[in-house]
Amino acid sequence: MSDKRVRVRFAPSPTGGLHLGGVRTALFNYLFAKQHNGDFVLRIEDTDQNRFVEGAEQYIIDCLNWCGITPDESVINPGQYAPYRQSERKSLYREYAERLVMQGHAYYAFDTAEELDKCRKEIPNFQYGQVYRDTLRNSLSLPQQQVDQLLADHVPHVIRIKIPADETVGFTDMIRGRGSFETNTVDDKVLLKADGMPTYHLAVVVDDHLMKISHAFRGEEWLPSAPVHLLLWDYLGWKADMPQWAHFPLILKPDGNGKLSKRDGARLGFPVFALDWDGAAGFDGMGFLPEAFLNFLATLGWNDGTGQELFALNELVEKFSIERINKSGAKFDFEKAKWFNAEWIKKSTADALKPKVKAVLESNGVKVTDDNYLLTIIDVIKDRCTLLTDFYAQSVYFFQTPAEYDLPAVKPKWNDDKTALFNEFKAIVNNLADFSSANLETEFKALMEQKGLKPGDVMLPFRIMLVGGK
RNA sequence: GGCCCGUUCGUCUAGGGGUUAGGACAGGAGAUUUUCAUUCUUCAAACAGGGGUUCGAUUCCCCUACGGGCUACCA
Repeated sequence: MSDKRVRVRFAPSPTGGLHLGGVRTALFNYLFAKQHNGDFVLRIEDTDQNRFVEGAEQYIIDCLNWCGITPDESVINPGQYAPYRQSERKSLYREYAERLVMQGHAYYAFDTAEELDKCRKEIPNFQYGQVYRDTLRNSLSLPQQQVDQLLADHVPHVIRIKIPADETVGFTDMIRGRGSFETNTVDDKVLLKADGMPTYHLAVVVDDHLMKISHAFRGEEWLPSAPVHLLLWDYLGWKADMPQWAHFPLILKPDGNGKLSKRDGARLGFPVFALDWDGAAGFDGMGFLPEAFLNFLATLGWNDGTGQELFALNELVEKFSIERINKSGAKFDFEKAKWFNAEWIKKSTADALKPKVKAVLESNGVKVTDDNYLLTIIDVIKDRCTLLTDFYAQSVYFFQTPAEYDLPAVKPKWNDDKTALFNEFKAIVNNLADFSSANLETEFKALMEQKGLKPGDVMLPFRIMLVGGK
């Protein structure tokens, strides 16, 4: 394993937007690959045609690009192991499934969905396995000649793995250490569906082998099916090349319990997707920097042990380690995510921020004509912005004439007294011919004096200071 | 129900047989700032419970409780 080239894959299903957990899984895979000068492969697991969602595949690719963790091999950038879409690899899988049947490690099953539903309903703790398989309709329980007839008649059937009795399947997880399962508690999973498509279980093993994957990382929800995969690697004769495993902890809902789902965003008012999806704002649309988004995701379940929290992508590549990933699930905290963004905005140069800020301003109807002026403004206000979208409220008056000021609208915390005073000042300013900052300041002070107020009670609009310094 | 995984402040976490159990976010209180924000100081806040092992356990082992995941011809 030490001399083996590191190859990892991120293998999502195109069933909708790519959410937080998916992006984090992709990120960890990417970091591990880059750290070992290996390959990061994107494989599309679209074996369930019922759940296929138009545009989801492109969305996944766009998300990874936005994050800056572009795959080395994918459907749009195929390497030598193409195709990278499982639906296009359909013909490959049957051969392996048949081979398992031939070897006695799998069998044909003719039970209908209705029959199985009935079993599950009537028999407590029913599982399609060694206890009940002989009572069901499959090539193990039926006479050979009847099986041949059913097959010849093209009666719909699936191929199931035959889980052995009384064995212990052990394996090592890079995060959790040694683990094991008793085969008596594992059921005969379907390997090949009636439509000829493989299930995840068969496809993941065949493809990881064919694509020479050295390390298989995935979410913790896959831990219970690990024994099926382990057995498959063994039965297919590839045990020596089996990848090393790691199961990442889940990202949980911020309130209550359970793993974070795509619906939680709408319910709780924060994004769960990287980019906008299906009308819901993603982290991008919400005003997050990809650097901050990745930084937040990386430290949700991982740390380098030093207390450092801010990491750039190249730093993560250098310091990341699978072993330091936590074992327990972590609740998603939007407040902390925003803090990371504020820190990254502060860290970023005005130059780097410029295009993004410009886009925010323009989408709010502010035309930016002088880029240098914009750069100056960004430097002045970036410390006070948490989200990119804050740049509008924080800078809008720099782009307006005093007559257009409507400070209370963008400064909701102003109280009525300040608003009244401000409007009065605005009225005075509107009658001025000279908008120079010196003149504005003079007028402002005069008004304050007339009101019997100290200068500290209200400050001059920010614009005056900036223009004054320009 | 069965199987599997997990359990340190509200949240993310560090630590690890002997520590005042550390940091960050959020929260409280102050200071600075011509409002706000930033910045700074400061306060409050945790080892799920019970048994072992040990001179000593939050740390190692077991049990319980709790949480989560899986239990589809979905991934």
